[in-house]
Amino acid sequence: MTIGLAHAELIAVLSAVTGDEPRVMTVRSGDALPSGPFELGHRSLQAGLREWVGDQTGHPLGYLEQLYTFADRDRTHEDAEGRTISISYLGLVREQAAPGAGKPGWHGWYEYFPWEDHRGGRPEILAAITGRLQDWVAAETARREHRRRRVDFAFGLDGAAWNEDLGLQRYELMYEAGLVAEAGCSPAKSFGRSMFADHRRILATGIARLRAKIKYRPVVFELMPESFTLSQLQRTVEALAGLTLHKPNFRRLIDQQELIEETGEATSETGGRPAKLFRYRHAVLEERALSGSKLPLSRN
Amino acid sequence: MTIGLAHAELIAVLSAVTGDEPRVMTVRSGDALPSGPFELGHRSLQAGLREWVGDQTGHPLGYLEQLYTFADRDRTHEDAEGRTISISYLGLVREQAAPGAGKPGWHGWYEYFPWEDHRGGRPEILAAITGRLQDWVAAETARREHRRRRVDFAFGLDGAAWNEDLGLQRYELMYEAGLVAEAGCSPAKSFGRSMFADHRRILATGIARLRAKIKYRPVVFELMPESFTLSQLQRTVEALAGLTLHKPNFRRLIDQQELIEETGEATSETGGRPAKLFRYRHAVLEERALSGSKLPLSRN
DNA sequence: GCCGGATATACTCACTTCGAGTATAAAAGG
DNA sequence: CCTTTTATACTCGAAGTGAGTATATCCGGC
Repeated sequence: MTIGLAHAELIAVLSAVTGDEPRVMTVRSGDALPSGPFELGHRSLQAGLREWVGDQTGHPLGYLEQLYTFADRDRTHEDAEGRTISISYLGLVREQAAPGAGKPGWHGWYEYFPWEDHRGGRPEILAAITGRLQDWVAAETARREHRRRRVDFAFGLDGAAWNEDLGLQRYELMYEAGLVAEAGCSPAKSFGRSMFADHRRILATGIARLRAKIKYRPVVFELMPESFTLSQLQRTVEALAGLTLHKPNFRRLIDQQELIEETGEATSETGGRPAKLFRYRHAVLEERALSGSKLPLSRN
Repeated sequence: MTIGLAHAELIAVLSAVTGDEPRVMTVRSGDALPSGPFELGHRSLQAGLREWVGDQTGHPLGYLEQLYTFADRDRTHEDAEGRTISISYLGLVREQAAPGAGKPGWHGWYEYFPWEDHRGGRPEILAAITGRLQDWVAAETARREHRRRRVDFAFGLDGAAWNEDLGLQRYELMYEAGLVAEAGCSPAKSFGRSMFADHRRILATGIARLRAKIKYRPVVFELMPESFTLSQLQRTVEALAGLTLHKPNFRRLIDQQELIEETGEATSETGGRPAKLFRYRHAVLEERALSGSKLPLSRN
């Protein structure tokens, strides 16, 4: 009995935010996520990836978290013998000063998912997408209502609000409905830039995870420079979430968490009243899971 | 170059709640979690595990979710050639009627983590644990404050409240401090029942994930019978969280989510006023992520 | 048949949080 | 000096949350 021998591969979703644009590190001029074999010498998966990223890119890797492990049959690689297991990670990189618009290897998230950026209102492309999805719903007979609910929920239709966390569900629905090139549809009828194999799905997984996480863990600061203004911080969160936020309330939220402190300096780069500079209070670091219970505790 | 050839193994944390006790399926009379090789024939990891569990146990598997993939060097198996990659899953099983107290294979969570059950107040064993942890903090010189903060936060000391979600962090701290048998300390000085290899850590991962998830996703219902009373539901949540909840507020929480509906029947099993029976509204199923934003949106 | 114990269910109230809007301050440029 | 632009500060009502109290309905004993 041949038991579970397989190739192990690491895939990284490395993200940074430059100015207002969330970006991901790619190879093959934007067609694939960086990946490599899991070498035997490494102490752990985490350590292996960290080391490997340090070598490949100049950037030091701040935050690193495991995303998901894929091993579907259709992912079999070159050789028939054995299957490939892909272990994906999400990493956050602090983009130092140099935005480098044309930096090779870094591509904007929303090239791949143009329907996910709602900062300028609901993107026009969504009308076309949901139109095609309606056809797909109508094409089903047996479980049509179930399908309709899934679409309405994921895309904020029929009274439901747009939920930025559902990027993965949206991509998977579009895949099922044959609206993306990876599903085999013609490039002319597909939406967003496609990627090699299932890399775009892995990217969607990473984006969704990060969007969910910034709400209850102070991970945004892994993307910020040493000192920053509140507006910069807000624009970074907005870039990740693909949404615009209410300024006064954002500021209230931030300072009641006591995650940052003033540096004492100010900057007048943006033309207008100079903004105070802040820094992250490293004292809180890993600890502190914001808020919490949500369960109605009793006093015992 | 030998690239990433490894053994692949699936490990399952299968949980159920019988009465007031959360349980996990084990093998080797409670010393290990069920696991098996990842066979090549399966369509995907998920499908492979689901099929395998169906064969091994009679129970159908309701909910299934990937937990984490481990591949640390110290996990190397029998043969030196190649490393073992363990992909762990969390599965929820609906315990049908028969509680079977002495059911072989099912053990209570709190045998392994006696300090995690706070339903009867703060467990006495915690005093001993935190005492030993204080020694461990004192033994550090360079980063003593960091260590102290980690301990205080994880165990709810020095003003911090007990947070049921931090079970994994607590176990890892105890491992670091050498308070569990798996870390090589003498059985006399260790806390809780130990398991084979890193299985107890995987169990802690599953418990922590489930405790966090019941707060924002209706997964509890995967553990409930077809119809149930509100008290039963509350006791199940309490068993998982290891906490007692405020009854009136729990009921308010439940019915404002509109996740359940009355069956029309009632039961008078518990002696007292008969309780109405409810059933889960399957209409909402996968959809609906409870609540959501937490980010201060603007009206655009 | 009535009463206390036990459990289920319903309602109230103060306090905090949250969405939304308005007002003031400090720079730059014509 | 006045307008534009961005930063910062304050207010208010609606909704949500923690905590406690009141009423309903069964069981068993007297």
